[in-house]
Amino acid sequence: MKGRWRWVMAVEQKERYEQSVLYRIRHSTAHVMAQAVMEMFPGEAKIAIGPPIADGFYYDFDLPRSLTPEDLEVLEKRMREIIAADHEYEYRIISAKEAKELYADQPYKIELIEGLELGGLDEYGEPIDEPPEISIYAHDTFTDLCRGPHVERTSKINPDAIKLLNIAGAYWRGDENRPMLQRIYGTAWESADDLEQYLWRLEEAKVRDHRRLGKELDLFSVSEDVGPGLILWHPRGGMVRKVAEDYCRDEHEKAGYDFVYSPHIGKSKLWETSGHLEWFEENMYAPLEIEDQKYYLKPMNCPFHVQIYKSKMRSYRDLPLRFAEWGTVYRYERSGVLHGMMRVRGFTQDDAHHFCRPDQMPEEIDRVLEFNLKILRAFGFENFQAYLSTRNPEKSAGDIADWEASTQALQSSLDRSGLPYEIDEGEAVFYGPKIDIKMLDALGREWQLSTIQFDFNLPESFDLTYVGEDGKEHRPYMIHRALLGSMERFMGVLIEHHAGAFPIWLAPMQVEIIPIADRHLGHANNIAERLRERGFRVEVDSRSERMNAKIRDAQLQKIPYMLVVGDREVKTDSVSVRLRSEEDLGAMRVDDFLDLISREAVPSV
RNA sequence: GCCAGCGUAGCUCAGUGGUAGAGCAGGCGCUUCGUAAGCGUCAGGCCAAGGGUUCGAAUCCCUUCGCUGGCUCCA
Repeated sequence: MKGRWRWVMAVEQKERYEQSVLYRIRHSTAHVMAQAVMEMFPGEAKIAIGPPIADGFYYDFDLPRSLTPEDLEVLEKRMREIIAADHEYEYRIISAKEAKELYADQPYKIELIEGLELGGLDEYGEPIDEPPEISIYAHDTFTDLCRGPHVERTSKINPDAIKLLNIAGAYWRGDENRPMLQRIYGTAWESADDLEQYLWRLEEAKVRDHRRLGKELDLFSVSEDVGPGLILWHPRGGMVRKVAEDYCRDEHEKAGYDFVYSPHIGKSKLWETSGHLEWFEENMYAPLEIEDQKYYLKPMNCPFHVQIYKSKMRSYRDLPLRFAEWGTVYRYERSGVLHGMMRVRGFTQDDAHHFCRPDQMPEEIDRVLEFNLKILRAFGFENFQAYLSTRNPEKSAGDIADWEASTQALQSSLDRSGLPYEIDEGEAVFYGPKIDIKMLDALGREWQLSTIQFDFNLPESFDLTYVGEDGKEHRPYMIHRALLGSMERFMGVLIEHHAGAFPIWLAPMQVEIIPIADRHLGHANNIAERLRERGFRVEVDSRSERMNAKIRDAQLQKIPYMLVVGDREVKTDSVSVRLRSEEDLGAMRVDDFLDLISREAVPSV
C-alpha cells in the first residue's frame, strides 16, 4: 500500500508482475475508476496518474471538493455499470501535438506530455532510457494518456472482484511543494475469492499490528501527557528488551566490542564540527542554554564516540577499535510520520563505531555484515532485504572520490556476503554511503533496522589520527552501525513478525502455572520456585477462577507453556503441559519439563 | 508538516439536539472446578481540551491537542 512498493518487490518479481493478467486488470480498473470520477465532477475533475501497485491500484485526482467514504460506494457502483457495458480498450500512438490538444484542459496530463516530449521523464518524473512514445488508451467516454498494457475489454474485469479501499492525500509527483491531490486506492483480483482472501489478509494484518498487540500484551504505551513519539516500556515489554539487550551485549563482547557510555547533550561546537548542525539540524531539537553555552540533545552518538577515540594517542596496533553503546537519541520527526514504536522521536540505538586502518576496512565491513546477520537470525528473522544507499548530491559532505571508493568497498562486501541487495540511489546519509537491511511489517510496509555506514568525514572534521608503523600520523576510517537499529522499532517489528508470540527465550512470561483448585497451590508454588532457580520466568495463576478461564487468559497472553497441576500431578511431581499452539503434551515429570524448556528457550541459530 | 477521517469508562464500542449506556477488565462475595470465558454484586465518565450557536450540546460550528490512513521525510 506504500508508494514505495516498487522497491519492496525483488526486480524479477516486479517484472513478472508487470506482465501478468492481474497487472492489466488493475490498470484497466484504474481507468474505469477514473471515468467514474470524471462523471461525478463533469468538467471539473483533473486527472493525474493511476498505476497498478502491489495489491491493487490507485489514481490521483484534483477535485473541487474532498471525497467522502460515501463517494467511494457511488463510484464503485458506477464502475460495475461501466464494466458490464463491455467497452473495448483501444490503443493508439499519437503525436505530442495531438496529445496536448486532447488534454488541453488537463494540466497534469500536459505536464506529463511535456515530460515525455522534452526529455524522457516517466509518469513519476524520473528519467527513462527509451525514446518516449506517446500513446493513449480509450474505453467508453474515457481516454487516458497511458503506455498500457490493458485487458482487451472491460468485461475482462470481474465486477465482484474489485473494491475501492480508501482516500488519501498525495502530492503531485511526490513533491511537497506541489499541489496535494486526492488519491483513491482500490484493489482488483481475478476472482471474488481472491478479493475475499485479500481482504481477509488485511484483517489478519490488523491482528498482528504491534500497536494493538502492545496494548493487549501490556508491552508499551504512549502517553499524551508525556508526548507523541515517546515510548513508555511496560514491565512485559521491558523484559523482552532486557533479554534482547543482554543477549546482544554478550555477543558484542565476544565479537570484540568495547562498551562505552555517553551523555545525552553536548555543546553546539561539537555538533558544528561533526556537521550535524549543517546537515541534520532540521531533525534536532532546539538548544538548551546553560551558562551562556548552547547544548543540543543528541540525535546521534557518533561525536561522543569520536571524542573517546580522541582522548589519547592511538597506535596502528590499537586498531580496529569498536565502541558500542545502547545510546538514546532524540530526533524531531514531523507529527504526521509518527507510528507506534516504528517511528518515534526518542529511541535507543544499539549503536557502535569502528575505527580502523584503511587496509583493515574490507575485513571490518565483512565482519560487521556477518555479525549483523547472525544477530538478526537469532531473533527469528530470515527474510530481509539489503540496500546499498549511494550519495545524495544535495546532501553530502566530503570528496566525491571518497564517496566512490567507499561505496565500492561496501558493494564488494555485499557481493562477498552473497546477500541479495538493491541500490538505493541517493539515499545515503550526509557523511557517507551505507548498507541498510530492511524488514516488512504486518501490512507489507518496510522498515529499516540495520544500518552499516561508511564515514570518511568525521575522522576528517575531528582530525582523528593514529600513529602508523612509520611513526607518522594517519587518518583512520570509521564505520557507524546499528544492528537492531533502534530498540523501539526493533520491538515493533519483532512483535509483528511473531504476532506477539515471542520466541520462548524472549517471551516476557515463559511459563504460567495453572492450579486446578486451591489445594494445588502449594505444588504450583513449589514448581514455580524450581523453575525460577533455573532462570525461567514463571507465574502462578492463583486466582479463584476455573482452570478454563486461566488457560484462556494465558493463551491470550501468548505464554509459551501452560502447566496444569491437579491431584494427579501433585501425586507424581509432574505437570500437564499445554502449549500456546493449543497442543497438549500431556503429563510429564517436572525434571523432564525442565529439560524441555532448557532446550527450547534459546535463540535461533 | 500536508490531505482526509476519528476522539464517549482501563479496553472494545453503542448513543447524532432533550436526565450518559453495554460487554470485557477492576473491587467485594460466593464457587474449588481437568485443557479457551462459573455466578452474583459494587464501583467506574468535565463524552480529548477551549470557545461559540441554542431554552437546552456527547450530538451543530470554530480553534487547539491527540490518534488513524496516505503523501513528503526517516532508524
